[in-house]
Amino acid sequence: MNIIDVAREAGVSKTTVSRVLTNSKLVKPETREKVLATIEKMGFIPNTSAQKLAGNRNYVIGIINSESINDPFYGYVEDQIAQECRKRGYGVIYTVTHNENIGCEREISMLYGKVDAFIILGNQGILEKDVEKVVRMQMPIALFKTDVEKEGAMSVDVDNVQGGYMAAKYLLEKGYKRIGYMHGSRTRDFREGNQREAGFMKAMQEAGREIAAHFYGTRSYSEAYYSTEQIILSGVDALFCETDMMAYGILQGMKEKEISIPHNIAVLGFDNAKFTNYETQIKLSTIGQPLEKMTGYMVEGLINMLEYGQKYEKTTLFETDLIEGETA
Amino acid sequence: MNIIDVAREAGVSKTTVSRVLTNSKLVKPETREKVLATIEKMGFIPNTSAQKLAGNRNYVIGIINSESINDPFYGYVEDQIAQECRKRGYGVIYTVTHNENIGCEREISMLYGKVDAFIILGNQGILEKDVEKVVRMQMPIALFKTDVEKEGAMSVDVDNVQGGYMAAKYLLEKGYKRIGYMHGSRTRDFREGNQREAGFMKAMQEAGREIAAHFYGTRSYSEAYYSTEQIILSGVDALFCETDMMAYGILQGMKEKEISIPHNIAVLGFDNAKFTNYETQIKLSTIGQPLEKMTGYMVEGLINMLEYGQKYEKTTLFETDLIEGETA
DNA sequence: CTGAAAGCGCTTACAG
DNA sequence: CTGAAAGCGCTTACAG
Repeated sequence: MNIIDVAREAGVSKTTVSRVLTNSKLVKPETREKVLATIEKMGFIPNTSAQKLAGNRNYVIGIINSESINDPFYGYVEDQIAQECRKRGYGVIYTVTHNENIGCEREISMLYGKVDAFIILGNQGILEKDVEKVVRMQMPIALFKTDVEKEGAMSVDVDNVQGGYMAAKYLLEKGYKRIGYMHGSRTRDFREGNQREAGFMKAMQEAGREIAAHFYGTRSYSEAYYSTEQIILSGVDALFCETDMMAYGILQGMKEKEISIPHNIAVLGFDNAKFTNYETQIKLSTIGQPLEKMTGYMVEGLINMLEYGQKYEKTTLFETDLIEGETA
Repeated sequence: MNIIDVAREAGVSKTTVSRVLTNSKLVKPETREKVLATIEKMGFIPNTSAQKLAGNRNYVIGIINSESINDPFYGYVEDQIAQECRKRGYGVIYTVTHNENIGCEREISMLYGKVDAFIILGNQGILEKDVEKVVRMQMPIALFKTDVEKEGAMSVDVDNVQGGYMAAKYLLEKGYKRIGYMHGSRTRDFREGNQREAGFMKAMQEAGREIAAHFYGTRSYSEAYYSTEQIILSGVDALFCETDMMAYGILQGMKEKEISIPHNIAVLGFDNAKFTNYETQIKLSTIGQPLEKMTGYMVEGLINMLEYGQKYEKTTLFETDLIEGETA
């Protein structure tokens, strides 16, 4: 069933049907009514591929999630993006990458021709040449927390170095004496972690202080949880965790060992991840990312690129906020 | 940039380029190499809308999530579906509905023409006429835990009545005397809950027993959590919760009140939801849905509909499993 | 193995 | 306000 069937049924030309579909002014109200009624009766759905092909905009933004469809942090970000897009009359479709470090060519083509612009989320195996391809096809693209810089692509992230600096400053000012550090990776393949660490160390050096003990949690709740004993034995009185997920694992472990937080050990996280299931536990102190501001800026920018051909500087870094909870 | 540019650059016809793109045997190996090299060099991405329009299959399945992009249960289901699809050579793109009870027309058209088949997840405001539209367009469609029956649409769910029955049976056989029931909704707008309750009550009646106390948690962790006191005061020795989310809220509450589980109060959930953040807590006893089996059956069926025009009976109900954890 | 041509379902100047 | 016609970028019989 296509626009021609509808036209025949309604007794008009397909041009007129198309005009009705695109809300053109060039249709007499009664004609419009008649066509609309026919469409409804026949249950016709316009083929958006054909619409897009014919040169029209689709009002759809494509999101490529390089992390996991199942990640609470990016799930929240996707929600925010969808809301922002909706406000401006754009729909959103998603896809997730293979996670095999082969880039996201396949995902780009799945969406290409269907969406007006791209947003890439996260940093798992996103290749510069993928982004370049999109730029060369003249499509607006924005990168969210992705470690790729490319002329013509907008990029949004948080200033991890400044955040790490803020974290150390806070713990130092609170007067903690033996500050421990939980890394998200042992092999330094975690870019955000490296940056957070760089900022943290800078503040420590400025204060002439050293890390009392290092721990490693692979960014996971359970790995961190199982370090509880070791952390207690190390004798630290404060612990900075490169991600909230790890901080939560530790809070759980400490609770079971009946260690008073922050009295015996203070815990400071990083991310301000929204884990709704934790809402009733102790409120984590953490370095927060202004996610609403970041997604708002990004979507607005992307649509400006799309509608007005506006250009954006490659990377915009947002400042982190200190979120004072009950754990440090 | 299009197939014609590539053809010109490579010194062949666009037919040949197209054949390379579709992996046709009808191309001399050297010609194929040359074309491939040109494509790579130019950074060409075929327009999938045009491919689809020209009658080719896209090997992409569209998923419409009616619940939330941010829901751990459906997130896990989406992961499973994506894996199954991938095994069979299909990619997956997602979109989420407005949640305004106006159906999912918009979402269907965002995907229509781009995907070869649809999967609808969940039951938030999905209208029969939406499904009917897809069926009328001759596209395969599968419904997962959606309360719509439609000739031509495949539908997969768990047998909630049987699951509720199983839940009551289990608690009765364990010898609990005062069994409480936590509903997911006060207004009975929660279809699954109603079915679970029907099965539960059947088993209770067969045993000549009654519910000792009723509680209401709107399927939420925190609502359930805040009922803890009330549950303790009610004097029940076992509690069935219509969803795991509520059961987890209660476990948290009980833990804080230092109520021993299941010694003082047994807790039995329903869903077998995968909340990874809870992995280190007590293992919940629950009525499980065989999600892997369900998604496997669904994807296989959908692709059979797609590739062989096979038909499926409208609804397939899967039996629940009793998952014996540590809480009942 | 290769290419010219028709057609997929739509939109949009252009002419009236 | 309406319609005939060209064109969007591809695929696939058909002919060679």
